[in-house]
Amino acid sequence: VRYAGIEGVRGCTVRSVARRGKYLLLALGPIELVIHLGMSGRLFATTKRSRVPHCRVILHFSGRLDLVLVDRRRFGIMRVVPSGQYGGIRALQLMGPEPLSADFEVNQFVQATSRSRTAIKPLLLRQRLVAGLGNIYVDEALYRARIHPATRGLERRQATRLHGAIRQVLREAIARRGTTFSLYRDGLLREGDYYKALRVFDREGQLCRTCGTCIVKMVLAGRGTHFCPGCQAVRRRR
DNA sequence: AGATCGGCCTGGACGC
DNA sequence: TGCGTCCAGGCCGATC
Repeated sequence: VRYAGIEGVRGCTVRSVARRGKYLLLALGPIELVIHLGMSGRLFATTKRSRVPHCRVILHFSGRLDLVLVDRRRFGIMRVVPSGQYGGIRALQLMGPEPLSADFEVNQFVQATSRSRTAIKPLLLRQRLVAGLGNIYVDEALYRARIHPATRGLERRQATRLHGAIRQVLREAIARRGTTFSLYRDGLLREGDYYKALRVFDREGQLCRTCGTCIVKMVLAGRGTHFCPGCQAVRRRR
C-alpha cells in the first residue's frame, strides 16, 4: 500500500525533478512519482547491486544506475499519480509557500499568524502557512525569533522576526547539508553538519548560548519541544 | 475550530 | 545477559 502503483513507472523516462516542502516530485510524462522520506527514509543512486538493510524500492534505470529507497521505519511513501493531481495527498495539495521563495511573503505570514489561535509550533508543523519545516527547524527558528513555542496569535514584530528566522535557519542548514542524528543522509549518503549548529533541539539541560539558561524540553502537540525559558519567555497577557 | 491521542514501523538506549 | 519500556527527524484520522 505504501508503495502502491509503483509498478506504473516501468518504462517511463524521468523528465524533471522537483521538490515541494518535504515531497520529491519526479515528472514521468503523463504520470508523476511522489516521494516522501518520512522519518527514516534515504534515497540515493548507485551502480552497486549489493544488498542493503531495509531496502524498500529499487528503480532500475537504463545504464547501470539504480535509484534506491531505504527506509527503516517505513513511514516514507512512494506513490504514482496522474501529473499534478495530488488529490490523494492532501498535505501536498494544501502546502504553503516555499520558505526560501518570494512567495513566502512576510505580510501574508504576519496576517495568518496573528489571526490563528493555534499555538505557533503546531501551526508551523502543519505545512500550510509555510512548507518544509519539521520538528528540528521549527524549534530552532522559534528560538532565533525569541518566541515561545506555545504562543498563540503572534504580534507583527514577532511574526516578522520569525519569518526571517525561518529563512535564516533553513539557509544555514542547507549550506551544511542538513541535520544528522543517526539515520539521515543526503542523496550522496553524506551526513549533514547542522547538528553541531543546533541551539535548542536535542540540547535539553545544556546552557543557552545566548543567556546561559538551561534549555528545557517539553511535549507540545505530541512532539518533543525544546526552547530556552530565558530567551523565549511566554508573552505576558494584558 | 482546535486539541489530544493512537496508529503506522523499527531499533537503539536505558533501567532493572 | 536478557527482558521490558520508552523514545525518535512525519503524518493521518478518530474523538472529545
